[in-house]
Amino acid sequence: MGGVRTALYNYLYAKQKGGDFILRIEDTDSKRFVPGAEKYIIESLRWCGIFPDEGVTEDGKVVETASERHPHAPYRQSQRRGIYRAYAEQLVADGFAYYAFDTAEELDARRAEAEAAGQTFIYGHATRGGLRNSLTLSSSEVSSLLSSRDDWTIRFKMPADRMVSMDDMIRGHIEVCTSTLDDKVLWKKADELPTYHLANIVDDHLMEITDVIRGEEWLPSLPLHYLLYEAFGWERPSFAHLSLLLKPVGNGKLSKRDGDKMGFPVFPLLWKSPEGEISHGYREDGYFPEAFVNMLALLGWNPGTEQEIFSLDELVKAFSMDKVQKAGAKFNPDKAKWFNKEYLRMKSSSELASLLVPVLRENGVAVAEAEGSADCVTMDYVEKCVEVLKDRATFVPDLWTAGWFLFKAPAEYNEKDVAKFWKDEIPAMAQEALSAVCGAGSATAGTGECAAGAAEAGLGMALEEFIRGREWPMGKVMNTIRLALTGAASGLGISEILSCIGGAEALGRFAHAREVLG
RNA sequence: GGCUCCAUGGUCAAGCGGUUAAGACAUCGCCCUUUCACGGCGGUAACACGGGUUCGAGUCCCGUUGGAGUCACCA
Repeated sequence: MGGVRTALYNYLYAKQKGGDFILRIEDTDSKRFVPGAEKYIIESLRWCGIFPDEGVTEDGKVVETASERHPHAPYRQSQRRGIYRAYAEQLVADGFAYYAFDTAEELDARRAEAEAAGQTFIYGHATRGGLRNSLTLSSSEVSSLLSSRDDWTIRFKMPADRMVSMDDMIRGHIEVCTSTLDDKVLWKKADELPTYHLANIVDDHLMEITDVIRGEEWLPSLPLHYLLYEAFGWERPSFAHLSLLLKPVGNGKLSKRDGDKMGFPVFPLLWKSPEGEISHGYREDGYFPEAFVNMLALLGWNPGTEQEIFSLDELVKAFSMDKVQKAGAKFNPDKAKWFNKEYLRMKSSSELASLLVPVLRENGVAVAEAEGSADCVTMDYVEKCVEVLKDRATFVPDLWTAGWFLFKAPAEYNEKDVAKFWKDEIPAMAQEALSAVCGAGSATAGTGECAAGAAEAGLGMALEEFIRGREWPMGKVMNTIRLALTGAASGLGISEILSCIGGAEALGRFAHAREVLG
């Protein structure tokens, strides 16, 4: 979710300024490679309606070579590995970086040592003089180590005591002193790849990036990035650091576990990790992409007006960086559901009907596009049903839950629900009506026709009794009829049910009776 | 712990020196409805604390507290 939000803000900002939104894959850590992750990212963006102008793929195909639309290809850093070393070495030559030969084990030992002493080990101006690097070793030693070993790195030589003055589009002016910063690894010989810091700056320069909008977790390394641009003598882009999404309850940032625990997705799409672990996705959980995007856009940004429902195009127009919140936003699953409900209600009945069809089929209801037959409902019928059901649903499958009996005759009814209306005893007629409907269901269950037929039978019986004996209060008649129709207490009223199943004539009689009897 | 960022109801948030401190979600009540919703009306609920500056501070400054991020040959 957080990643999608960051991408969304980038997209909105780029589109608003008439710029391009570029998708680059920063996969410089071979150890962390996750099969399927790149495809997942692209699919997620596509689902959200976010299409990169330039980047790693086009129409599902990987962009390997430069073209007019993709002038900076390739867009995977793993495919660009050849270009970074020269930049790192240029930094060494210019005195902004140096070769380091300390092994991972040696550094781990130093860290453990420092920790034992209650301190933190920093590979920086205070310690680099006592470590094995091109600053402490003779040049002959350095060149021999360079050729004999394959685990050296190139580190940035962080100034000892310099105030770095930075600007952030969201936070304004920020100042940090370099004295507490460390000498970050920029390039590693072991896999001939740069780290994020170098690759990011080099590629942003090469790809003519003008604006960088990223998560707050990058704020601590902004001084390094500033210094890197300065060392290269390049013009730097504008930066905006977004605050993070926080967990709904308790402290800390939103994590995968929170979703599992509290029953909401944290991933845009269902995600199956290589280990086989499955995480829920908004798409599979029934959210509309427009609702998801709308909800995300308003988590940490507001338009300054009372408008809450925005299409992607409207967001592009309304977005502004100075309305982005500085503080982290606690994610609220209830609000996410509310957005989806709003979007569901905005959809036309015909669109919802088509979306409901797969659910109907899953539940054994046959749907015919045009003409219905004895054991088939028509789209027209589905649409009519959706019309009365849509106010009761948050997700498409809720339509089925709220009105399944419009498609399938009930096989039984709930005694408790009946008892709610008949405290003493259930009159014979009511019981008869109920069994008639439920019994009818067992014979030819699964068709809309059947449900409609049974409903009218039940309605007829109840109506007859009502008119003849005048013994039942109106409300009880209504509720009994509804029970007869739905098999259990349902939200739908008689007239709503009849508007679907087409008991127009019966409804007419009922209305007439009501009039006659006052 | 060091460094950096942040701070208005339970949550998202408006406010950018003078307001009865909006609105939405959630919650509660009433109305509509002999059901469930939808809808309508209303309620509970906030400027973290302490100092300044100012005629006047939620708004500006400092401190305290609290929260967040980060301190890898990860991004």
